[in-house]
Amino acid sequence: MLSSSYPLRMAKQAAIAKDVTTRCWLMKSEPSVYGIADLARDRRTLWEGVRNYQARNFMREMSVGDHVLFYHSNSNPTGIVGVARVRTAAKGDPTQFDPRSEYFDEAAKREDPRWSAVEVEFESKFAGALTLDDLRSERALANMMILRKGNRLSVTPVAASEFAAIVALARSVAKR
DNA sequence: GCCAACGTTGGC
DNA sequence: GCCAACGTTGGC
Repeated sequence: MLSSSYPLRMAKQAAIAKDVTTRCWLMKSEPSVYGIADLARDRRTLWEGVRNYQARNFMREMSVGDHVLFYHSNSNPTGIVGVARVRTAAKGDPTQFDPRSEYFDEAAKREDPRWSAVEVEFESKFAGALTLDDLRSERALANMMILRKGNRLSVTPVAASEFAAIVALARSVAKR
């Protein structure tokens, strides 16, 4: 009977469609400013303060449910330290309108915010950091943007296969 | 703290 | 639109 199978079919199609659009990203933060421990405590946070157009544009491409690799930069050790998930699509970053914020942008307009931010949600913390050396030792990760010379972008896309390889690597490194 | 590798700004 | 000067990022 069409009426009974229809909702099920639609639900399946929606699930498939969602899978196809779920993407993976890597986001950098200095743990002295905001680290994985802070996110584990807060459970969710607004990823504010991004002031680079390329990084901003990547955030604008994000969808709810996208996977995020949390990366600690300028720290000891540096590396991927856990996984988060995108909780909201990009919205105006409120700090651009706050004169007391270090991220204040005089030129930003309320009706057309220049800077965006997504909310991310804590998912898991790795037993240890996956360092750049760890990542470089994996052939499957050879094309990661984070491993390219001179890369400074704080938000970069990650291939689904790379994300899977990193989660697997985190498990094996936890045992070493 | 050093410095390479960026991105942005602004004079022209 | 070029490009020098300057500021920032981030590994080491």
